[in-house]
Amino acid sequence: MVIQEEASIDKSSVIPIYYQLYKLMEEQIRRGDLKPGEALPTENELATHFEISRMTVRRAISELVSADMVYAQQGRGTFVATPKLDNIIFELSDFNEEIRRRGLNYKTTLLEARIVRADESLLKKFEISDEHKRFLYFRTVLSAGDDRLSYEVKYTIYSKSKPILETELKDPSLPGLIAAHTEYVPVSSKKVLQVASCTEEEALILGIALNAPVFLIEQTIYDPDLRPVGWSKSIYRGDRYKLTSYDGWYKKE
Amino acid sequence: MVIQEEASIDKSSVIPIYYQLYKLMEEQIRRGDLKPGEALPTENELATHFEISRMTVRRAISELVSADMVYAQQGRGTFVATPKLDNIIFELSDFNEEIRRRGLNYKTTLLEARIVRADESLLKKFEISDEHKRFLYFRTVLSAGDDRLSYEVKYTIYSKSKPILETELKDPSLPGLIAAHTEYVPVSSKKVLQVASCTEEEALILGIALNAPVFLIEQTIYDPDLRPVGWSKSIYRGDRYKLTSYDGWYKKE
DNA sequence: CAGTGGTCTAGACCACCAT
DNA sequence: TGGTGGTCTAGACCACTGG
Repeated sequence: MVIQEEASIDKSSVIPIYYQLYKLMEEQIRRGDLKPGEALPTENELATHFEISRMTVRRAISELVSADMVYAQQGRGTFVATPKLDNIIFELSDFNEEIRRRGLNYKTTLLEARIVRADESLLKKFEISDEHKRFLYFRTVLSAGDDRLSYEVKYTIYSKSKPILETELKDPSLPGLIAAHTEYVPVSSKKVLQVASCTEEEALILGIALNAPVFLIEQTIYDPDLRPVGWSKSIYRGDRYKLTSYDGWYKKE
Repeated sequence: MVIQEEASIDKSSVIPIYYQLYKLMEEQIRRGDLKPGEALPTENELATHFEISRMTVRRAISELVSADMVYAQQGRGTFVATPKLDNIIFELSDFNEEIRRRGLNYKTTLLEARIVRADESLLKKFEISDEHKRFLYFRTVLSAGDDRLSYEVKYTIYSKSKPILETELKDPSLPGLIAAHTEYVPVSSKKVLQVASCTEEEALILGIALNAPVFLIEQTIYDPDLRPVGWSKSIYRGDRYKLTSYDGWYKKE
């Protein structure tokens, strides 16, 4: 059953045809003209109806597939998907970046920066056994106004004997430090988020109560061969941070 | 500079050509043959070199773009991207699903299920003013073995007067309840994750210490017109849950 | 078997960028 | 102006599904 009636595609528009068709179908699905499980018109039907090429139709449909609004089955057809609402995808482009957008006068304070020798726990984190390796060690606090928001401890292998620049001291980003002070190229990272009760040290530094709930994020950065080349632990005040997640056919634009 | 030497594309293979080329270029980038900022060969060069159509080349490149390993600039060329390692994208396909994979004998226990009248806080959450609205109310505990892992409170509008089925009592999923007991179609959701100290009630139910750190996730489910049609609050034990996130050019397969 | 989506080709024109 | 990526066409063959 072809579902277009007054549906309009303007072939002479500057807006790409595939995009017009994508938006058209997206609206029909969103409005419920096409319900989950129902089949879309076939690619050839759409191509014929709108007098466009099948490749263009496919491009439009592939956008719907990317948006998880539709799924295709070879030999059967293309169908409206059922929104999955039980996923959890918390996204935050740089936890710290977020603060800069919110708080006006944020500030990074360096508590400590030095070169340290390997100890057992460090060797374990970096999965190496060379006891002579040295590491760059940083402790920083991020604050906005009079409030201290997060506390970070960072380590990276110190293999080039380059001096530590002043700009690095001001706002040392782990990937940046690695690129500057090692011969490794940081290409991937793993983060683990947990909740914790803050320790005495953290309570003092952040100005919160002992055992107050905090976010704890441990990050490991890897080179192309998956060797760990950087490690950090961050404590974020639980009363100042939250993660928000949108799921399903949520409209972004 | 064309970078292929012994590069091989098997046109008669069952593996799609675009996929072979995608993997080929991905490997070159991953190995560092092509470094961040460097230009890929042009689409025409690649098409000529491998004796394939330009559309096939474009398909391969579009895969690299999706993987964030490459970016295209009209009129200039296509370039290797610098891995972004400061994103936080925590993904967990269904928090509960996760448990089922880990713990073997998980179990959902229903503490309470009834129909309640609207009170002020509920009307606010659902952004409505009709005091006569009624709601389905659920309280459940998820456990694995003898350990209780999470505690959930769920509300949904009760508009169809359908009986509550036994299967729903066993493992009431919020989207499922909405589909069954309202005329609304749940299509999108918003979740907010925070850390908290558990209350006395939560401590008793989960068998943990008072004020122990917990994850708190509030979820609101919306219909296509962005009207709230379901709301839930979940408490997850902090000592049993963590969120892991991979970023950059992390290899999935 | 006919019909579906998946892949692929060999062209074409365009907007954009550098020179 | 020439070269780049972005869009589009009108075919083609294939693998898969269903009756």
